[in-house]
Amino acid sequence: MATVGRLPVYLRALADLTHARQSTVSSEQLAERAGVNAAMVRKDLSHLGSYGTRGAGYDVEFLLDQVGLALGLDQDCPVVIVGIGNLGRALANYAGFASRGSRVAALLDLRPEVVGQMVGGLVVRHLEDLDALVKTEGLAIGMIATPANAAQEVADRLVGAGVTSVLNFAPVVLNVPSHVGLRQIDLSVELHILSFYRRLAADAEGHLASSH
Amino acid sequence: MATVGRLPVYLRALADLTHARQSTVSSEQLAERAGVNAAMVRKDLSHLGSYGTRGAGYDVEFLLDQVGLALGLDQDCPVVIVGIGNLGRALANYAGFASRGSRVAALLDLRPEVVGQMVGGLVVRHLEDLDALVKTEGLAIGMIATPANAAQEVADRLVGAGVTSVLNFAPVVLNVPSHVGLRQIDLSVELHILSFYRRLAADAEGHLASSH
DNA sequence: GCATGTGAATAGATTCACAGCG
DNA sequence: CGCTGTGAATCTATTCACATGC
Repeated sequence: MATVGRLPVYLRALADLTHARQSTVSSEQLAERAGVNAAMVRKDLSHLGSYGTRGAGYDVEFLLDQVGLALGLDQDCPVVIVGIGNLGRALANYAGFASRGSRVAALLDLRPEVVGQMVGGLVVRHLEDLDALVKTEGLAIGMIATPANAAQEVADRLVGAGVTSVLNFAPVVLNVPSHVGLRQIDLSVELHILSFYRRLAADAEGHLASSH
Repeated sequence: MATVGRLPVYLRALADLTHARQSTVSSEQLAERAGVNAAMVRKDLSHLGSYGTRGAGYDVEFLLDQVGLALGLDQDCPVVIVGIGNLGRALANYAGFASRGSRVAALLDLRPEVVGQMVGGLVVRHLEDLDALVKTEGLAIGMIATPANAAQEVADRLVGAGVTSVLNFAPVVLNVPSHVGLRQIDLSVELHILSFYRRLAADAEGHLASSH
């Protein structure tokens, strides 16, 4: 459901609002902050239940809790990062997502010169330790930050070890069983999309110019 | 158009195929590699023109060129990275996207201890130099890797300097004029989405168990 | 005969518009 | 009176199914 992709955005807007000591919010205001239509906010929120008050809007704090609950942020979500190169290090050090629910609990690599290093307050372990770490740490989410050619192998291992959510940064399409949640973050795809729209805009301008 | 988001994936599959010396490919095979339906591949490609041969499939090399052209990868795409923290450094060093079209041409920050540093073969310049660099380097794409509270300000500056494509990594919704292409990559949103599906699966299992 | 290209059918997401409640 | 919640309408995307052409 497309709603799920917007709930985190609402969540952040609501967190900002509590920070700003605003106790109530209208769908219009939330929409503004989330960059979407007000009707969409209402429809999205109505999927969670009827938490608004007609004439007044939504209670910020209550709604924050409800959205957090819907996203499962009440439970601890230990993350393992596989592939401790530039990206893996950046992710390990990225404090931003320590905030809510998820926290980095393990770092894995297989290069001897990397295993044993201290990164972001954790010692890098060998990929072979994955199974054991899933058991002891209860790892829930696997982030793949390896080169493209290793990504599928790593995904298979993660799934084999019992990890059911995977966030892949490697530029390949991964195959995972249907019970595994998979998201891709692909820099080159994003750049290519931007390139497309840039070219489109350039063409439009060209046509404009040629019509004079 | 949703097609645009898939063209880069086809592009990569086609690049792999040329690498593997395969000269022709069916929509079925491409679909397999791209993780989508075969009919979708055909419809997507038909938007570019009728480049297939009935009964035989598509010519890999020719199609690769056409998709690349559609994505505007024939033209040089200098990228500027603003915010040289952990993420900015990782992006600057990430060789992966130097491959096609886009290359990192400038790094900017405003912290005195960062400006002047050497990162990924480039000297970090001060944010104030943005306007000059856009002129001299022809910067086309701006990547925002700053903290959330600085991102809108940076976006405004980029747009003001004439950059018309923005890739934002900061966890905020940005406002840019409609002529500017904007993409967001938001780690915490992705994690929250995974968290949602994880919770969903857990609930489903719970119901399953309770029905015995 | 085999695989493309595409109209028609379906599914899904977004917006509109307004009834209904506080 | 203002703002939510939602059915209906619209728009977009995907899949199906087959005529078409090599």
